[in-house]
Amino acid sequence: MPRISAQKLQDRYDAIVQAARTTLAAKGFEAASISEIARRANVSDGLIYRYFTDKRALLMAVLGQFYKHVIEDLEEAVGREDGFERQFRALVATHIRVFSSDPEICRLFLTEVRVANNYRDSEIYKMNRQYTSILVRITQVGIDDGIVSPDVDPRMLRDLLFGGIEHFAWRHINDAGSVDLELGAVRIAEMLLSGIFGRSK
Amino acid sequence: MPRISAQKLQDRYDAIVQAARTTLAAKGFEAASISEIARRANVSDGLIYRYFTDKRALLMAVLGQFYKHVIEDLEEAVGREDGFERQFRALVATHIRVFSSDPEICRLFLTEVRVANNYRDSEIYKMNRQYTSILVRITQVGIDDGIVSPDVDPRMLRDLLFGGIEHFAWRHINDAGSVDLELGAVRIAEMLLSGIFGRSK
Amino acid sequence: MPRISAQKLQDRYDAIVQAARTTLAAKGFEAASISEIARRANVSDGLIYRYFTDKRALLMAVLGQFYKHVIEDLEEAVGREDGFERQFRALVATHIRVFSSDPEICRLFLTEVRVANNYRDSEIYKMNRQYTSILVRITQVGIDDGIVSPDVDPRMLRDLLFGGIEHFAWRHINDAGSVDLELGAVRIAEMLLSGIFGRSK
Amino acid sequence: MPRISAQKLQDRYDAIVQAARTTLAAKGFEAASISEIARRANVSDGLIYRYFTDKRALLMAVLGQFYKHVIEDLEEAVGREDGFERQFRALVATHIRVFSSDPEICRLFLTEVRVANNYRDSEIYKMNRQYTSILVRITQVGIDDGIVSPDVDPRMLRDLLFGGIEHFAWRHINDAGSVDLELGAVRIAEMLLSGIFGRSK
DNA sequence: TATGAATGAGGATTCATTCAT
DNA sequence: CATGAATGAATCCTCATTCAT
Repeated sequence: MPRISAQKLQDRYDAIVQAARTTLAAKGFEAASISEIARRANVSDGLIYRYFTDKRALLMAVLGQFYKHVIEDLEEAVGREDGFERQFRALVATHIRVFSSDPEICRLFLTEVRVANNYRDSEIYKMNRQYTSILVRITQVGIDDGIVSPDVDPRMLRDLLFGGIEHFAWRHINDAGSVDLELGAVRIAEMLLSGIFGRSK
Repeated sequence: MPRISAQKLQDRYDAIVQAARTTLAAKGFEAASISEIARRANVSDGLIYRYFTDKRALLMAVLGQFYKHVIEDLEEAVGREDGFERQFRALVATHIRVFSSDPEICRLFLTEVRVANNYRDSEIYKMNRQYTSILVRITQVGIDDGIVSPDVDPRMLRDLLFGGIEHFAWRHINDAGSVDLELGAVRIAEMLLSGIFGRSK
Repeated sequence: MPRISAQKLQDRYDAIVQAARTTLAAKGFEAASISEIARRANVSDGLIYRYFTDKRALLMAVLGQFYKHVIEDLEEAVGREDGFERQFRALVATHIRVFSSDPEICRLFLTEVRVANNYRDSEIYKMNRQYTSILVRITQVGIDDGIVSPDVDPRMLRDLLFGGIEHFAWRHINDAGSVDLELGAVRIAEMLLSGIFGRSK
Repeated sequence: MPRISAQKLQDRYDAIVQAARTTLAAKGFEAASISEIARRANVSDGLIYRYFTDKRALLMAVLGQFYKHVIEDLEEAVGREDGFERQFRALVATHIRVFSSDPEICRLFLTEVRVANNYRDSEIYKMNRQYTSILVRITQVGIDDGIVSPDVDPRMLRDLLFGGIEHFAWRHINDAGSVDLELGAVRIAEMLLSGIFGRSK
């Protein structure tokens, strides 16, 4: 039986993850130091290692928490809609919002994790798959329902959509708001739905 | 008056950039050391600082040289074709080839440069714009010629294409060849040209 | 009044010493951690500090227990024999056995204790003296009985014997059995009894 | 071609080894810090790693330098004498002097090196063998000349002598001079030459 | 009495960069 | 011009020990 309450334990954990999130987002993985994270969490350096084996484990916890939330959000946003097109548009809009509101966390994923050699074996990989598979799923239903062209490869669509939004959102982040997210969502959806040649009438 | 000839100066410069490229590609920015680069270039550590202000400048030079080549290649590949669709397909295929044949250099750009705060002010940013603007240009011509739907936003198409290929190629790199590049190029082009709903006939 | 019985107290103490012995023997003083010892003793880290002032005291307790046993063994082995030569041979054989069967504990003594500045004031020093004085005692009796040469300095003999066996046994430990202990005991005894020039007849 | 003279290079090297020797002798391997050694050598921490790969390599250099000297000294002392007995006595006296005048270095060897798992593969092992083999050599000659009893095992004699002197010298060190080294040398030699039963007449 | 959460000092090593030669 | 010797800051992690509960 632990000598401190489960509540306190959880609070500590949360404080550390929160401090790590802030610090990692601001400085990146290499530049962020354990000492700074500890200071921000009002905790000693050593205590961090009672909650996490590693600096890297801390990064993973931050990303895991993030993905947990966004997976829920995306599932919910898509679940609220009916029919492929409405679901697809909802997904595009939601993902753009996610990416744009937490660009630093997304950056951590892209630059520190996705790129690691053992990424494919990581928990984060699974969560990323889970997240992106929502699109694959609704697309497959769309194909089965005859709404989506049978020529569409769902995984290719996934690459185009998430990769495309990444680039688009990055522009938004760097231009500091000069790009309209709502409008961007509509246009990206339109672009992918209708194609370069425009929609058949 | 210079003590060594301009030729020798240029050769040194090239040797350093070449050594840096090899080393950075193999180890990444952090892990690559100036000493190793110097050794590979048959030059002393100190001399590198006569040619480049710091390690980061070396990275930029490597990427600049890389972009110089791929811009030429892409211009040429697109210039060889007539009409939007043929040019577009050529662009997709060429870009996928570039990304896949030099994944480590692309990774350096993605993880170390694009993400930096001062990226927008850098020379590399301009070269990246130059590279991607080729697509914007042919798309605009396509719109003017009535081939491309007027609803298409060329910059959005740019994001979707380059972001999408990045994600797609990344899968290829990590899966070590399980994805067919040639086929991928055709499919991505098809997907973007016709859209999710399929092409109008 | 104590809250737990004296018996329980003793059991705890023994469990901790036993756990410490195992752990210290396996890892050495520096590398052995209090946490591991506590875990092995089924006791909390903190409790160890109720029984021992610090890590070093734990080491001393382990060695003290060890010496208590080997002193008894050596006394008994020597006590079983009559006459200097038989007693001497018994002592040599027994000591070699002790050293060889618990090399890790002996190593702890040699590397961590004997070498410490305050060794001469320690309890372990006294026990070591007690242990080695058995030889001094029988030698003195041998001199008094006219069996041992009056030129022999018992303390010098003690150094030669225990120091010599230490080196010999160390070879045995490192060579992992390539040296025959029984035979070694006979030879060392012979060597010391007869000297380099050989025994007078 | 180095930019600093070979002399300066050598001086630096010597200064570092000397500082390491002093520091390691005073504090032992674990407790001695690179920073302290660097400070004592008037050198930056980092420079030490241009001369030595490792903290351990530094220890080895210190011991190597020590052994180099004492091997020479012992060879010379023994070489000055004729006949087994005189050589043997010279060896005992010289070794006692070595051990007693540099007890801390000897301690480093005994506690930090001899005990390491890879000791048998180390340079120091070879030097130790070289040092102790001097005794084995003269003993073998003594046997061949019929002066030393053919029952004597030179390696066993080596263990008894060096192990014995180690214990004896240790007493001397701790008793701070209460033991007479010269007299000790004579007695140890006598003890080993004549044996416990005394010399044959 | 017993726990185990919390502390925080401590240290080897790397490497970009400088500057005396 | 060129060298490479020298710097020294910067950091993750461990673990003996304490003390609130």
